[in-house]
Amino acid sequence: MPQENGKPAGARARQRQQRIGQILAAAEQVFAEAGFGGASMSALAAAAGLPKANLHYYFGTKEALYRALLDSILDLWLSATDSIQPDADPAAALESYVRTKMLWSRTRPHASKVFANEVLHGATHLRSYMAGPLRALVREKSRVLEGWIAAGRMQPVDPPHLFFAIWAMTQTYADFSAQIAAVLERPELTPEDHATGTQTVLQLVLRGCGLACPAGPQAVPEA
Amino acid sequence: MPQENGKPAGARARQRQQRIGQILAAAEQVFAEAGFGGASMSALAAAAGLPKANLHYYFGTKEALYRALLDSILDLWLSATDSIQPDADPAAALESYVRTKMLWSRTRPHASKVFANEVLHGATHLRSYMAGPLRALVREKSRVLEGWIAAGRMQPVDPPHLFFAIWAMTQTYADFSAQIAAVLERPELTPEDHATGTQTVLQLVLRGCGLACPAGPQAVPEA
DNA sequence: ATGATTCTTGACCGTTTGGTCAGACTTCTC
DNA sequence: GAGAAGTCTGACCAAACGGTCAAGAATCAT
Repeated sequence: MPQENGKPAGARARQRQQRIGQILAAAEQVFAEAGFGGASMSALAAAAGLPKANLHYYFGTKEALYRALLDSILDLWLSATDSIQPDADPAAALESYVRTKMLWSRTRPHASKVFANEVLHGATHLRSYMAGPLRALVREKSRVLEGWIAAGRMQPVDPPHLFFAIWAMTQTYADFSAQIAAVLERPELTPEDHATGTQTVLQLVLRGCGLACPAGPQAVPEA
Repeated sequence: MPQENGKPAGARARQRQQRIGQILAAAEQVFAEAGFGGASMSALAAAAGLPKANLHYYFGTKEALYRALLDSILDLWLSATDSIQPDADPAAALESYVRTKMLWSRTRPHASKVFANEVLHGATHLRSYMAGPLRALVREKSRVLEGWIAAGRMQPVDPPHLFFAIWAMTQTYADFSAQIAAVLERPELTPEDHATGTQTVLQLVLRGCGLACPAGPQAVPEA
């Protein structure tokens, strides 16, 4: 009985996409936990529940699999809705940006760790991304902040360094979660920890820029 | 002619210490660039300018060498002068703390990266450090901050999360220097970049805590 | 149905890995 | 100066590594 299990036309392409996604998802976890050098093809295969040769069939080399994973993470990274627009309210825009970044740290910690690991070791595979879209994005958004500052809508800050600070503070809840959890005496970070973290980061960013900060611990967006 | 080259009594022990330091210094750089899994004993040996078997003579295994390196970094980390004391001025104390951390990021970036890499991958080798001295330190300093807050000397903040934020913002200038340099279009970070970063971090921390922030880019401590 | 195409996989290969070891060399003790 | 103790290192090893491949299985177009 052929195509018994709900396999209409084009099942091939769909199956392929699913397999690739399955491998990338496993790779995200393994690379996040072990780094590039520490992750072996056998470990990656085992995590994906597939024979090693199968990964080589889809991606060729370990290096290529790693680059494909980085690309998928970068897509997600850049697709983050960007609320920083010239005619937006500075406080609301920055708050939205911080909340988005914090949400991303909570829901995709492995992706954040893979990215962090790559940058930590020199960002060899991200040169074109950094010199291209990332640099352009920072330049564009920095101009927006400079406009706000010139209009007296917020205190003077060095815009690029403000971004570095926001990235660092928000991503630390993914990348350094082991340290934060250990200090807070928990096996792992809770949603409440993330909420407190969000509130703290918001306070530093908003007040640091001379803006009003919402005092209450607002509702956490759903996972 | 024995002990010709300035080798008085006890030259043995001193030579040993020097060799160990030489190996650890090389290991710091290699582990920072490649991670634990990516660093091979041959690479470590080459960086130290010694045959591979010599490293095994002093440290036994790669794992033991790595742990010894982590220990030496932790010593340095904890030895950072801590200005946060109950009777200190909050603004001055926090400023001093941030400046110390930033200085450390500039002068010992490799050490910071090794530490970051370890935490990123789960901090397996740092469990006792995190659950012990680090947790105790955060607890003690958090009480100081709570005292300041209760006395109305600074705005309310969650002290542990404030520390997480400060660690993240300052260490990012070592750990993520590749990203920052790429965005700023430089081959590597300059002292001026670190000065601007320090100023930005200080502004966020101090104003975020409702404290006055020194406006001018003060003198950078010498390397 | 049938031949072409795409997937799947166990077995295999050359290289590199972390680690060992015997023996040469240096320094210390007496 | 003789012997003990500590240091150094080239040669070597088993295991694990990333990667290959041929041959079978599944799916496709016609």
